[in-house]
Amino acid sequence: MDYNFKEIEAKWQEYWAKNHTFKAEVDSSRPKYYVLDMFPYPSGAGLHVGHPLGYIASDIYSRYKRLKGFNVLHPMGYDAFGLPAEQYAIQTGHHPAETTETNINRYRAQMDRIGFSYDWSREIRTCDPAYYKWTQWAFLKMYGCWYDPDLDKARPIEELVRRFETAGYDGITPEQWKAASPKERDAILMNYRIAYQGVTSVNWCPKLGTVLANDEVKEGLSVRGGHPVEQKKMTQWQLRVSAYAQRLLDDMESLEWTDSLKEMQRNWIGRSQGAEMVFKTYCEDKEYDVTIFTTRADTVFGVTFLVLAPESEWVEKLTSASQKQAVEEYLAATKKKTERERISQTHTVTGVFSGSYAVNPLTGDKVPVWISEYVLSGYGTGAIMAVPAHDSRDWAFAKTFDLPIIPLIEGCDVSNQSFDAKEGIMCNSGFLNGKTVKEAIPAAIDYVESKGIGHRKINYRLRDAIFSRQRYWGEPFPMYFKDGIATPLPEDCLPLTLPQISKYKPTETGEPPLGRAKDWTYEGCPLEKSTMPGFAGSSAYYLRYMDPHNDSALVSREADEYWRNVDLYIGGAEHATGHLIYSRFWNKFLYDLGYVCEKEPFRKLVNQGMIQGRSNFVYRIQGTNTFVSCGLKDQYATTEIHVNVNIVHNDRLDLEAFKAWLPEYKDAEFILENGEYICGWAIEKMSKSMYNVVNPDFICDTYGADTLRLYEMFLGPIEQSKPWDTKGIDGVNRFLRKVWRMFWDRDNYLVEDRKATPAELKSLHKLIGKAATDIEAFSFNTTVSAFMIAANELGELNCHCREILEPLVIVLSPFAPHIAEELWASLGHKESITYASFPEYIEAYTVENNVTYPVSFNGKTRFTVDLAKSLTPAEVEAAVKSLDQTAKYLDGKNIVKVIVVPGKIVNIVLK
RNA sequence: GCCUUGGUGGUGAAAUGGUAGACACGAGGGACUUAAAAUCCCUUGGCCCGAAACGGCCGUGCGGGUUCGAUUCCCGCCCGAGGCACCA
Repeated sequence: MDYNFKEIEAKWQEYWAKNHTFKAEVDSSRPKYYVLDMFPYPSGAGLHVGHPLGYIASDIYSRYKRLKGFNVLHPMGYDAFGLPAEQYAIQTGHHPAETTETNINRYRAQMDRIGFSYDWSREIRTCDPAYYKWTQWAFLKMYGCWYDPDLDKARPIEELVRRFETAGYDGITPEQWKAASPKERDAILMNYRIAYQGVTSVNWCPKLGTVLANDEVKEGLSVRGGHPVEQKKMTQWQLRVSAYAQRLLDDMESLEWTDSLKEMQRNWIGRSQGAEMVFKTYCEDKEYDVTIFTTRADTVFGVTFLVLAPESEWVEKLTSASQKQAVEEYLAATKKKTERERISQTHTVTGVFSGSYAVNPLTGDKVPVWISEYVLSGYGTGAIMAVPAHDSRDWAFAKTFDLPIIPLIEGCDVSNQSFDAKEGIMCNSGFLNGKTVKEAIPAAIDYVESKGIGHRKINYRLRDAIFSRQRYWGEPFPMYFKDGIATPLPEDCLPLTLPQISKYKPTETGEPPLGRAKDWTYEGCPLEKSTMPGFAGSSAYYLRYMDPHNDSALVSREADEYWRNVDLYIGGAEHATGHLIYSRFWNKFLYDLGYVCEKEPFRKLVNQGMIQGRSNFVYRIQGTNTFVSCGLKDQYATTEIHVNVNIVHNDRLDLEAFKAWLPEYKDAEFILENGEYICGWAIEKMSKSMYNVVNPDFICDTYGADTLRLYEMFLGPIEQSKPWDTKGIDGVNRFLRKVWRMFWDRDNYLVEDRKATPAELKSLHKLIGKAATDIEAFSFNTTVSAFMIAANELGELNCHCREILEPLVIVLSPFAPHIAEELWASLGHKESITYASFPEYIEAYTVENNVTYPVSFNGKTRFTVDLAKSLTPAEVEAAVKSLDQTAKYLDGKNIVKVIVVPGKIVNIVLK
């Protein structure tokens, strides 16, 4: 009987679905294990071979854990709100829900073909009202809470109100609170709520017509679509993520994440320790206190000017009449620049003098106050003290505008560049002279604190998350505006479902698309018209999987206390500063309120690498319809054009297929080399627009899902990015057929009931041992190698022994589940192999040929000699004695292992 | 510029202080076959000596170091990938 993968795979996929083989239930008699994939956004292009890489790895691990006796939760769903479906809707008028539904069905069909062990009864979609009810619910909770710095956690806002009413808090007295109007009170509370509305400078993308979060912008362009982004002041809903900065930093310690990913989060959070200091500042005859932040309090003696961010609120107050025009011109010019322009012009120094002067609190010197865009309004206080001798940016500014530079460290030369290093001995610095920089920093802060002109301060780069999007296809905010005050919807009105609208574009008056909805009101008051961003729905989805059909809670206490958090999370590293921060924040907030029992959502995280595409190019001679082969292209002026990789074989273009590919190439002519058209190539991201997408369905058709699974694992370490390349896929396919032939030849079932031989047991147990350690270590490529070695050895031994084949099939089943099920059934088992147990590794079988033999040397040192093959003990002893030169480095306590190959001693191992 | 990674045959890669290149692809040779497919066997890092060898030398980006022994640890360079980027 032949290995008919098509029949086998269809049969077992149907069996698993029909028997709910992978359904998980709370079961306190067994230990739980929660394996999660980052759920996909169902795009129109369908799955390509890169997507399943992580899914296959997590599936292998899930199946392995089941065999090890764990109750495994392994769910899947869809991150279904998002821009592409909405853009498509704007162009075609199709409702985004329809496109999303179509795409999801395609994704599901593709995933089913690969044989994943998901519990589909727990599927969730972020765009499903029954799901986003809980996204809205969490938002209401955040709106109803503030961050109490004393308890260091989120608490109901009523507690803050009580403080205002009784003892007063944060500079607001009970009298002031009582005197405040409802609107004023609302404004005060907005400064404390975890979810709050406020005016900030936001990343505005005019092309997309919406605001973007910091992690949705790269190099001044939107991550989705690559459109320019500019800064704009707007009233937006925001989440006070910054309140959790320190906890997000501290709790990372306990996580099993890669160092690089932790480092990325640390940089994003950007903790920096320093001091805030007050400079008395005079504008004409008025006096102001300007607070600055610095990490180099030791350099106050070198301050020769202050700088304000253009957006700083000090700018207006500190601009003198004589400088007013110059400042206004500068502000206007700055405002006009897009984010991208500001970034690309990082090294051109711009600025304007404000006309006012500050007094250095330590020296009493009068220094000018400048305005420059190199100071950011969103960080620290939006104002800095400039020490050009010891900060490169201040130095460049001082050089450009000819401001004085005072060196503060003995022997440093600041004529050509600043001296930024935090080392050396202080000079020109009054009471700090003679101290090292490391001593001077705390000494300076102590002094400033004692004088009451400054204090220690920790700043974070992490900003609050902008939570409003001027889009249609997202979760509506459960908020309405009563007398102009943002008011939460009662909880029992959730979910607030998306209304139908006629067009998906923003309205003519510039309102978000929801402005088109009829009757978008609650009790006659207007509802919020913006919607939530993409990360809203993905922030707590791992909790919902634990209890996906619960209508009365996000997750029941019982389910939460059993499943707790994700043991293994697999996904791309591109979410380091987005989803993985927001999710941790969201989880901590729910933890503070007692809704979840774990501080962190994802215990262990593995970042799978990207599978890149290998693109092919043709070269069109400019202005013609003639294409020249790659080797000759330098002789012409050509344009490089992506060509569909499916009509190119080994970089040779199929000319007929090319002409038939697109109408514009129907009459194409070619200049060949050696009778062939050779294409150029490059490794790029796999994407539809580059025509380099390889579809997993195609591999499943020609080789089968089991081969696809093994091959993707065999390509190399899971964390590594690599180009997709099918050469080599025959190797794993051959291996599967080899396993099949241990059971069947053309006509007969070969399995024998007999005792296994020592050689067979050795091969088997080598495999079991290697597979168990490698799977635990996520080294799936070496596990596949171990399978091949075992198959070769057992094939050579002509092994058809049941005692060997049964455990072998179990070990294979996480990787190639379909063939494993089929062979398992052929051995007479009635139940799915999912319910089998992973075989025990027995070391005795694998070492039986290597005798360990103790030898004494110089009467003291004990050697343990690993005897290989044919050496006699006497020969070993003789060989060891010849080691006098190395033996003198060994003392009596060390156990030494001597590795011997026939005839000579190769190496010595100290143990 | 800063942080994090990585650099090993023709290719994907093993080996985390102990015989470098497991396993696989590709390539070459052979067996079976009328033939093909399938399957199986041999060779395959480089150089040198040789009739042959279980013969010698070199070899893990480059240069040093530690060690009896380094792909692995330390120092300094070079190159690639990813992240951050006026964060005071």
